[in-house]
Amino acid sequence: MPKRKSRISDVAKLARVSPATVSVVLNDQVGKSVRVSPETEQRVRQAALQLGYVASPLARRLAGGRNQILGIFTYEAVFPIESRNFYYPFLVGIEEEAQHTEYDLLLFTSSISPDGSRSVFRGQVNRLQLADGAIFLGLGEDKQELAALRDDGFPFVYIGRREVPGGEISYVAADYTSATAEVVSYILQNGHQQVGYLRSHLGREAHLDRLGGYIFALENSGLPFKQDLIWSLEQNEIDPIRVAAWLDQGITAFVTENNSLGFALLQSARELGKRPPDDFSMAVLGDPLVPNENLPDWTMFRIPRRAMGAQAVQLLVKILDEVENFNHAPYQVTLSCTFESGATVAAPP
Amino acid sequence: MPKRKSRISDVAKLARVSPATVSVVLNDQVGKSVRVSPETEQRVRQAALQLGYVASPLARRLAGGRNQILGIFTYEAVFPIESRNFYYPFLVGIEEEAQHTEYDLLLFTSSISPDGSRSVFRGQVNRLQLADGAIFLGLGEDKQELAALRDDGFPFVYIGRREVPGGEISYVAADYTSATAEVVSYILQNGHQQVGYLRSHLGREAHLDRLGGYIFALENSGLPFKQDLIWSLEQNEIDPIRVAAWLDQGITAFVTENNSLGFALLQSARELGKRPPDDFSMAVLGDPLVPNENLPDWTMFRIPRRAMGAQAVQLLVKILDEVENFNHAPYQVTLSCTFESGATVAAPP
DNA sequence: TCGCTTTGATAAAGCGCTTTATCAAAGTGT
DNA sequence: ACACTTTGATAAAGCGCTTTATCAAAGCGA
Repeated sequence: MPKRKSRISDVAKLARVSPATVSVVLNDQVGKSVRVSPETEQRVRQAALQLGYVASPLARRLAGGRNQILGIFTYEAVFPIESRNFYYPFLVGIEEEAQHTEYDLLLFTSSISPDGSRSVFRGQVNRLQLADGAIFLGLGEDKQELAALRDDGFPFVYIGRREVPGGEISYVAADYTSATAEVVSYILQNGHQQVGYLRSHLGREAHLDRLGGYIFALENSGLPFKQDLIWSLEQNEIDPIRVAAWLDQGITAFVTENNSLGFALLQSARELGKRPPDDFSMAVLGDPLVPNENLPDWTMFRIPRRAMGAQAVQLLVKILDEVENFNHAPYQVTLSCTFESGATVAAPP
Repeated sequence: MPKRKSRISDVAKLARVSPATVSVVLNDQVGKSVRVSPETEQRVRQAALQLGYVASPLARRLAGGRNQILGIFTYEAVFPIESRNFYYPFLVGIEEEAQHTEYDLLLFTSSISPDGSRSVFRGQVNRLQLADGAIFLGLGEDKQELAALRDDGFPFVYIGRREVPGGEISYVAADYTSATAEVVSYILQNGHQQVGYLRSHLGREAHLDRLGGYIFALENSGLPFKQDLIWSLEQNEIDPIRVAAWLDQGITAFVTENNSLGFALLQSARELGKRPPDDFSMAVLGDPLVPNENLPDWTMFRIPRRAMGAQAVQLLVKILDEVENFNHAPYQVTLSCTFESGATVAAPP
């Protein structure tokens, strides 16, 4: 026999005051626009405690209040195996940071459409509104949705740089540009002139940033940017023949957009009897999602995923505080990646 | 400048009907208790479409009564490194299953007390009430709290068997008893008579279950249960001297409560030049939290953690449905572990 | 003691929706 | 033409909370 959840009126009755007074006390609004004597306040708190009263988040939000809930919205399932490694480090950061705040975390798991993807506006309901604000992460976002959300004035932060039509949004990004520039500069300092750039087909912000860093580093060293040193390809498109051609072409160093491409390159080169750093140099623009022990000790940079998660929480909380004062501007935070010199870059052969 | 969202009254006005009619139409309730002519219905739908109207989930639920939120409460931080491996598999199951429901997941991260532990009742408010029901997991629970919660009629499910004073609670447990019995029986079938049992100091439900299975298997084979075959010790208390003593004592097989103890045993035995399954047999009562590739292929059983998470969600949802009909009884579900014969058990030397 | 300020608290109006009771108008049978 | 049913739709009462305007009582200076 479930005991009926207590409502504000129950507390009011027990404390012999009006619901309004209870609301004011429990929201620490005493003195703001309504005054309550210390004795009354005590009585109210006592009553609330005694009844185990907690305001309904629904009613509260409806009436314009806060819920102390941060939403987490991902465009794919958070935990399931395939993508777990992607989300996990961010989540760690988010949860760690959330513990230092007064907020709880709401994982939006119910907004899945039949095809397995998620949409904020799917169905008739925009559950997002349950939270005071939200952290978004993951690929496959719908930019229109994000724009609409922003225009609605809903506070949110994206983890990863995102540009959406019609204005800025808040995000926490990793500085891929600088990190890439650092890696490429390191390669150039080792005496390389022809640095091949192996990228995936995707044209997302994160990928463009890397390319920008590559170009920047070249220009900074007075080297020309040659379009024919850039290849968009998948892992399985890298084979020994191709690698041999690259080497013949005079390329002495490579950067790959991710670990998979790096492995493919390494593998194909090995079949040719070539190994870094003696026969050629290589570096990877990022670190693996799986902290893999038998990862080659290659030149690369680490993405501060955990810190990004933590930062997103901080940012969101800050925005939430500001929304209160009606000056909600988009913020963009960029965190540095850490360079690891590794052992796959040396002077050209 | 947030564009004002259209409300039900806007739609009503445009369609020249009352809000009530709009509600009925848009919820496909026409004919249930209210009648609306086809023409009017069309007008309403048209108007809603034209305004891009979406009902506020908040107001909707408020009028309806449910939050559609399942809480997840752990007695330690969910993500941080130390315990991540413990919670992760359960979380995977929970999230997967939650996606098939209309519920979102609320992670209680804010209830951390200064010492890092969590308590349901900490602070002034029982945030748990934000959720319609909750899933508990983790060690270190406060049984009094759980009992109080149950007595309050708050719907929850524990992952892992938990017995609390004053009555039953709902839980989803792994059948350690049967699994252990199966492992021990397997050992006995291989001809062993003296099976040492290495346990940790803890006296939790899960550990007692295992011990029960051990005893059951012995009795089932007509063997006596000898108290002096049981040792409560920590990993570092297992050394070659001790192991040698055990072997001298005539023990030909061991079961260890967990992987750590198993490794310690293996290690110490190796230092004596003894290896399973030739020199002695051994089995582990559970599987490692980290799916570790270089795990010895030992005899053991696997705990269906993911399934337990999923089951917990199902159970909670079921309970929630029943609460609606005022017959909320505790449920206890037990899932089987899967036996792996492995390669560390053979006939006694 | 009188008029004026301060203090302490409340009534009441939303927030946006659902649902039930109610009702006018139109239809039906005789 | 009358009593009665059916149809189509609405008014109004919540759901549980926040917030603003309002007010009685107490305090205060002269």
